[in-house]
Amino acid sequence: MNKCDQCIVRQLSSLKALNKDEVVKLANSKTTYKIKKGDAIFEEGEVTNGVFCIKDGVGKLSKLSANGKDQIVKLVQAGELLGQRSMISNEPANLSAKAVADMEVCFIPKSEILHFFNNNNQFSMNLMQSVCEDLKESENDKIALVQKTVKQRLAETLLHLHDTFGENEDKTLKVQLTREELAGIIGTATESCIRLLSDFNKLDLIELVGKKIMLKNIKALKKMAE
Amino acid sequence: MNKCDQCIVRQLSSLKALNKDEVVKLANSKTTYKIKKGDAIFEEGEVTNGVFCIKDGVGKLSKLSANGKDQIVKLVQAGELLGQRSMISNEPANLSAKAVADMEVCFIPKSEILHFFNNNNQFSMNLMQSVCEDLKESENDKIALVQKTVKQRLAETLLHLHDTFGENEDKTLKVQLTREELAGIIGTATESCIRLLSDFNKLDLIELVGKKIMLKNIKALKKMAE
DNA sequence: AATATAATATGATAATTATCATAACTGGAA
DNA sequence: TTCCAGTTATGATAATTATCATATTATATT
Repeated sequence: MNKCDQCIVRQLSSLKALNKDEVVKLANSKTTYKIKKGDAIFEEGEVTNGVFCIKDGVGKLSKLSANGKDQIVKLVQAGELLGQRSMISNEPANLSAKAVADMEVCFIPKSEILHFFNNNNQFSMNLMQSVCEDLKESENDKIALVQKTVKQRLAETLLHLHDTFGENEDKTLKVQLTREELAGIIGTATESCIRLLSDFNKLDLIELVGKKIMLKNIKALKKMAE
Repeated sequence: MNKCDQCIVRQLSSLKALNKDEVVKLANSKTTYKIKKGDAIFEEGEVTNGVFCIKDGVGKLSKLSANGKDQIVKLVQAGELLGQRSMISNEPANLSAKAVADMEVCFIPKSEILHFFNNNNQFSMNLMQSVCEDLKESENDKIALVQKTVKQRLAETLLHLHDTFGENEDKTLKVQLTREELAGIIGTATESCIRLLSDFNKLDLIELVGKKIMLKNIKALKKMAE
């Protein structure tokens, strides 16, 4: 009985195309790590030489700007692979990957992935599609950044977080981001983000439960985001 | 003697990995089109069922917003492939492709590309790397949109156009974009773009030769863009 | 060449968003 | 508990950018 076989990453990512033998090979070459909230999996400019499977937790891909702000490019969750792009491009990481919630990840060496890529057409197609999906999302984000106001982007992002990560028993968003991180996703100043959350609260679109956020009027948020 | 063999796209794109037999197959399945400046190669939402090789000219990938503005995601030139992403993702095009200068393109059916993808590891790796390159660029653009001012983005874009497309004998930029298109690339209002070009002109960073633009102080533009 | 149409230019103003300042709250460490 | 550091909150103001109005210039069409 090998551990990769039942792993959520095996079920959700490109790795689902691997056959029994390949999964065994995978299990033998992987290394498992635990990453504490706030810690980095890899930093911008580092050569990673492989990909990371996210078994548990939530991570963010971000880039630090000259003025010290951290622009978040993407949030990643259990089941996803990390570091595919720089591995394929043979380049140092363009972004840093840090844990937003405690994470458990496995590292798979590049040689292993390339072997699968060259010998398993379904795997290479899956990997390709996953990068294409990222590209589409990135392009759409880019367009939203230009064509939408900060208010619209906040509404959109709250809905997206709700869709992607779900809610706790108390109906608050499951991913717990700081206001600064949220601002980093929508691309605005932390104060602006806080201010708009206050506004949304007053308009009964959301409710602020301490630092947590509960979506109260999803319909109105959708209308605002469109 | 077959025509694809000497084609610039064959030399520059993922297609460089194809062997003689594959190029013959390619030549037999392709269709050639001429696209007039301003006309579309494909529109957002269309199912393309293949990729387009750009033999000559310049194109733009863009998305129309609700308020009627055309946000340009990427410019493409001779030697590049178009429509890879939606073909791989099995989705209608996310963006429209239109000619910025008269173009000559060849259409390669999806079945052909998939056959190469599954049978030629170097080709699939090249294709993958090309999508990864697009992803990296898109992510960096996204960050620039948030972290840089319109002025910085204009400087950056002018330099990028200069690098990528070169200059005419009179030193003006070779790609001739309207101010509206330029605004669509940097993500701002046309008037703002025009105003800043005026400012740059007064500061002797550029010179406006009718509708054409000549970069006069590249060093200063670089400093401004940083 | 004359006219129409579109592109470029510039001014005035409004809206959006960032920045700086400071206060209130929160969660953890001693 | 009490204090401290970090986060959240809000006000005041400045900077950036969009919008609307209107010239001016270029390009195309008859």
